[in-house]
This record gives sequence, structure tokens and C-alpha cells, in this order.
Amino acid sequence: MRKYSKQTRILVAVDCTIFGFDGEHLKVLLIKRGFEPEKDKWSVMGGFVQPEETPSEAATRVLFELTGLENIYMEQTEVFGDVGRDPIERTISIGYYAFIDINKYQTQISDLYHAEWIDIKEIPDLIFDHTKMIEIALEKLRYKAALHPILFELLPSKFTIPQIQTLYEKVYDSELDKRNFSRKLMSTGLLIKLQEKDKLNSKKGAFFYKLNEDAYKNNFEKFLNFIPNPQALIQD
Amino acid sequence: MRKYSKQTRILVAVDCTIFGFDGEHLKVLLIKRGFEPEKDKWSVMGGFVQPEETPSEAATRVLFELTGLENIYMEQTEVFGDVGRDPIERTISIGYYAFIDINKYQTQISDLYHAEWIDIKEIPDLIFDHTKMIEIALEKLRYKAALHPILFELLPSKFTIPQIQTLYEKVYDSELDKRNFSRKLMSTGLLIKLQEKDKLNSKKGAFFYKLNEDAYKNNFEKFLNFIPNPQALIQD
DNA sequence: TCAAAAGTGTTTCGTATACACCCATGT
DNA sequence: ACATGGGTGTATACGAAACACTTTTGA
Repeated sequence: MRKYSKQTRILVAVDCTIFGFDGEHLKVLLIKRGFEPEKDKWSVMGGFVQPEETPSEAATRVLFELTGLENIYMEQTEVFGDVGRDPIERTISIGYYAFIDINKYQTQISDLYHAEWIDIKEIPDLIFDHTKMIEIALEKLRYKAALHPILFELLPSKFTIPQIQTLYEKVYDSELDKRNFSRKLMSTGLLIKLQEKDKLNSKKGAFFYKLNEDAYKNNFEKFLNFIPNPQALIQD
Repeated sequence: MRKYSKQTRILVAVDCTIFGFDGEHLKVLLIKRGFEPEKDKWSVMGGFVQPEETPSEAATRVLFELTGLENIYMEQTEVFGDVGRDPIERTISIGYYAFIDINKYQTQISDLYHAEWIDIKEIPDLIFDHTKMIEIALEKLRYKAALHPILFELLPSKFTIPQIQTLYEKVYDSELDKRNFSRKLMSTGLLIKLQEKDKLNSKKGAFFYKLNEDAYKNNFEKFLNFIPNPQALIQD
């Protein structure tokens, strides 16, 4: 059968915003663009969708090529389709986002690639509409994390309660009561207390916990409600 | 500056799922496709993105061309990008959805176009992946309506409490307690009671209400929580 | 011994839910 | 007079939020 001969084909790209947490700051992975236009300017991980791959496959491939990261689950944010967003040629970009434990991939990324973790509070000027892309991705992250326990993805396999609290505080840019926070966290049944303590961040030391993987999978749909008035944080 | 000469351009389409409510049933607007492939099969409102328009503009234009509907606010659902989803030629489609008051546009649509309102419970076989598109759109509608008072968009300017309740029951496919429902609804301060009654659906008659437009705009972000356990309805 | 962070309990309040009867009216 | 759908109130339980002191230990 014939093609849709009268229609115009358009470049389609994917752009991936990767969030990471180092125990202290919420960061995003940025890269120095290696080609024109705007060569050497910062951007999120992006590339074109190829003829034989789905956008989601493209996102996975692009992330791997630019950072070496594999097996990272990404979700769509939204489509960025302004006609002039790329000055060279019209490109419609599909946004993706993901969140990972920084330390798990730290060496790998910084040794072999030019990607860097940048504090969410200190994002430099980015190419095109990438600033907006990160904003939208953060909004989706907040939305999702208000409803599901996804922020564990950002933590190492062993973590402390104060670390999780700091993470939530950074993501929502607000302070939380540690007594209420810890009670809610425990009531989820998602955590298993370990004997070991983290003595790096305090003299007394904080107990490490690990995720109860089974409970995590089964309770993923559970509303955590860690954030007072989550609706106030949701803008779309 | 040069184009991205080595890249492949791809057809980009938009597909719009329009929800409507006639006071009794939740429906979607479907159309008989006027061209091959799958001519005369049902589909949602779709068309290709043109070189000088954004996807959102394309959605607005396509909806207008196919149904005459104007000034309808649409939101993105997600991108449908499987390589073989359109057998003629690869096409990446951006999903949109909207909700409108059926009666407001009933005549206009049925007289001039081939679009028809079909009960959500009686969707026929659709072309390509359009069944999936409607599923995703319904999921987004539920998600959104659990957090924001958007379902008023589906109602006429004058409506009764039992009508709204029926609407919520259809959207969430579940039954609600009318005492609790009406109390919550009133507590939002979004409704203004009118003197007039709707005598069509009962002997006693139900009072009409209208939306307090100012309150609606200001409280749009307010979590309504009409639906018990909204998280159980949220799957993505 | 003191500074710094970890850890823990109780009370209060608001909101979600469950539940049953009377009202108005057209036939 | 009765059948049909509309409209209202109360009691209970649960979860969210506010709030302060003790513990541990390295310096």
C-alpha cells in the first residue's frame, strides 16, 4: 500500500532527565553537547529516534551511549514540539525522566563520559528548551513520589532514615517533622532495620535500613502521603 | 547552518480522545475514518502534524476539521510510538484528551460531520492502537479528576447534584454514597444553588446549581478526594 | 562536658465513612 | 395512596499534625 505521500516527515528526538541523590543534594545528569548548534553547551541526554526503534528504546539507547547507564527505568514526561525550538531544523522531542542512586554509577560516568551531576539548585544555562524539560521532569517526579514510594530508587541499597528524610526535603524543597516522617515511613512496612550504623554523618550514628523488596513491589500503588498537601505541589 | 543530514524524519500525528457526558452515560467521540488504510473503520480524531504548527495546534485543528469543535482545552496523554502501529508507514502519534458537555455541541457535530458519541462501555473495534489510546486517556481522566474538579467541564452550565454524582460514578465505574458525596461537593464552595428545579428526572425535582466560576479558578488545585482510595485507580 | 544528630510518644483535631429516615410530587 | 427519586444529620474511627525531651558519642 502507498505511503502518506502528501505529508511532511519531522525529526523526532528523545531527551532524558536523570535525577540522582548523593545523600545530601538532589542533582541532575547533564552533558556537554558534542555537536553544533550550541556545541559545548550543557544539555540533558538527548538523541534522535531511529527508524526501527520506539521512542522508549531510543531513550534507553541514548542514555547508554552518553553515559554507559543500563537497565534504567524511564517514564515519559511530555512532548516538546514548538516549531522553532531547535534552530537548525524542526525537531519534536519526547521527554523522559528517571532517578538513580548516584554512588552506584559515579565512577563509571565520570571516568568514561563527559556527563556530570549538577545540583538542581545550580543548573547552568542549557540549550533549547532543556531548562523547561527539567522543570517538567521535576514536577512529574514530585507528582509521582507523592503517590508512590519511588524515591527509594534514588538511594543506595543501605540507607538511613535521616537520609531518606533529607531526600524528601530536597525533592519537595520543604522541611518535614522527623517524628511524623519516621512514623509514617515505618508504618509502610517497606523497611528492614539492619544492625549496622552509619557513623559518617553523626557521632551517635544512624541505623542503616534496607528495602523490603517484596513489600515494595506489592505496595507500590499505596499512597504514602508523606507530603502535607501534595496537591499544592502539583501544577499541571 | 546545515540540517541534521544523517537523520531520518518520521511522520508525526496527533490523536484526540474526546469524552462527553449526556447526563446518563460517559461517552467518547469517534469518527469513521475517511481514507485508507482501514477506511470506514472507527477511530478517535486524528491527523498529521504540519510543518508550521505545534502538536497542540495540530490537535486543535484536527478536532475542528473533523467535528467543528472549537475552544476545547486538551491535554497530552502520552506518545504512541511502536514501529509498526500504522501498517502504511511509520507514524509516531501524540495522544490528547479533552472533556466536554455533549449537549452543548450535539447538533453541530451530528449534522455536519460523521463523528458520533459512543458509550464508553460499547466501544467498537478501532483502528491501530486506538483502543489503547482511549484506555490511557480514561486513566488520565481518572487521575486528573481525582485531584482536580475537572469533571464540571463535562456538565452543562446548569446541573443537579444527582447528575454530578452519576457522572463521577460513570467515570470511576463505582457507586458513591449520596449523603457523603453531596456534603463533600458542597464543602468545596464551588456551587451556587439556583431557584429552578430539574423536573425531568424525578417527580420531586432536583435543584439546579451553577459553577461559581471565580471559586473554580481559584480552587482548581484543591484536592477533592471524592473517590475513596484514588490511588487504587491510578496505574501508571 | 558539651555539642550535634538520632530516636521516640502522646494528644488533639479534622475528615472519611457508615448509616436511615423524611420530603415533594406526579400518577 | 403510593411509588419514585431528592434531600438531609449524626456518631464513630482513623489518620494527620503539632509538639519536647532523652540518648549516644566524638571532640
